[in-house]
Amino acid sequence: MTKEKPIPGAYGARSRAADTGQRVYEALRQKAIDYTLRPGERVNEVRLASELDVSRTPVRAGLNRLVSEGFLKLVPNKGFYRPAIDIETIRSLFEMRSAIELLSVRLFCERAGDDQIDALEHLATVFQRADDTLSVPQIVDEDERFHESIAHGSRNSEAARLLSDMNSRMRFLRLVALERQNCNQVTGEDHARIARAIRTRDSAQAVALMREHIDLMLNDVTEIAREAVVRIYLGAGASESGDNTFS
Amino acid sequence: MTKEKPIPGAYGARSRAADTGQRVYEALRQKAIDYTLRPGERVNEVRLASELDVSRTPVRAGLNRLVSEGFLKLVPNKGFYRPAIDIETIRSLFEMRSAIELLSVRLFCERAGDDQIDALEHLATVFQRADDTLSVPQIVDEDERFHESIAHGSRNSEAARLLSDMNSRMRFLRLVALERQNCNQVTGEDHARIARAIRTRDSAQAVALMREHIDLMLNDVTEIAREAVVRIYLGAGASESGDNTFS
DNA sequence: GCGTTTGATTGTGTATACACTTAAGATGAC
DNA sequence: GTCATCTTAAGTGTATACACAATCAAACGC
Repeated sequence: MTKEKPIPGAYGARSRAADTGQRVYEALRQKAIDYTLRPGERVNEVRLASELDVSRTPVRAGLNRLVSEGFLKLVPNKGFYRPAIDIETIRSLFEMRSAIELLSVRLFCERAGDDQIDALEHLATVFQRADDTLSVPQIVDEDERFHESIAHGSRNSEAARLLSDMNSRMRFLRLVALERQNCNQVTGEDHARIARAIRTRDSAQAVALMREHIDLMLNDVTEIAREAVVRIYLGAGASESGDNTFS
Repeated sequence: MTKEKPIPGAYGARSRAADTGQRVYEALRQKAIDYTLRPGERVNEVRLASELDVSRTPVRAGLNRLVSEGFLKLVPNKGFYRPAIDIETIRSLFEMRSAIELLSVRLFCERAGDDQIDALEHLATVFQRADDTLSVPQIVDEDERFHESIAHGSRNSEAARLLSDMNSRMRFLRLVALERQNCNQVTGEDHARIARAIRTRDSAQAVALMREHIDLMLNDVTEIAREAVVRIYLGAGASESGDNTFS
């Protein structure tokens, strides 16, 4: 064992720190989203800290926040755990997301300004036009953008916040789901239809379409979960972020 | 025979170890719920730490968790803030709670076992019978118990978790709301009706009743918020816990 | 007088030290 | 060989030290 850090007073080398906390938090969040932190495993704070080149303090701060977001569980005196993947939780996520989206789209119809509707239609159009030139991760990005802009336009801050959380936790699953059923075309058309219903302020119709659009995935939950587990443990999961995107 | 821990209490003021983290977290959460941490104000970590007789470390851990639960905001280099009360957020909370409850009651009808329905009916009956012998905080307790047991029985873990969070954040508001409109009697009857609809597995009816039951408060949001602000700044709010801790 | 600058104070953000808990490996008894 | 106990290593939980950012106030210039 070699001694390091013999000089407690010499701070200069590390003193940059403007946004350490936020940076670490986002890095951890990303690791949780793409399942670099594997389900069922304990999170090693020391290892994470040295990987991110910081001390354990900001790491623990970030981990604590991820607990309340549902990404991690804290077992006293044992540490932080990434919860195991189980069908019940996945189903819960899809169902809750559905409830939030249905609320959002209804409120959007009632409250959104015409400019916001324009923006939404634009998103749907661009998405539909881009067609199959997009990679699967890009499709998920577009899909999230569409849905979250509805949540924002609904002027319900909780809906926006919670939908964003849900989407982060489900991102990997939706990646798998979209890849399986080749949904890009279908998704684009769905969005366009929803946008049209919103344009006419037909809230009932918009809600119905949205329900249909979302519930599609609920049917395949079991298959999606199974596929996801395989991906995670074969290490193919992290490929979406950064440079190495497959198509 | 398990090994005897030689000195559980001998560390004295230094390290009581047992459950400090959890205890501190719950204390902070309570302070957030009853608005001992005042809206718009910065949270002073040092003061909190000395009040709770611990160091800043577990305090910061707890505060970080409360950020993700929506109780606090973190402004870099300035600290943790309790967000100011504003009508938009309160309305968002009521709306989101409604969406979660409607999902819960529908799923409950579909999935709950007969024993869970029995338990629910029991809650409703006891509540209704207790009538006006209950104090307002007790009524809120009973009300939360009823609704959260529906969320649990729905077998949707996200619904249960999020409803619990929402209720905590709204607890103070509901206290005010119930006190204003003298709802105890009405609430009890509503619960009984909902329970009857659930008994017959009439999900549409149950959802309709629940919507009606919850949306009552939405109408008074503005008044409720105004009253709440008065209470908070007059310091009368903390009285519900029976523990006069505002200092 | 009024605005600007600068000094001191307060408080946050991170690193590090240390105590305690848990888990695993080694040693010994039977 | 198997089980129990001791030893030891690893890792979490808390406290503390210290650098830096923000804030307030007093001094100064105009």
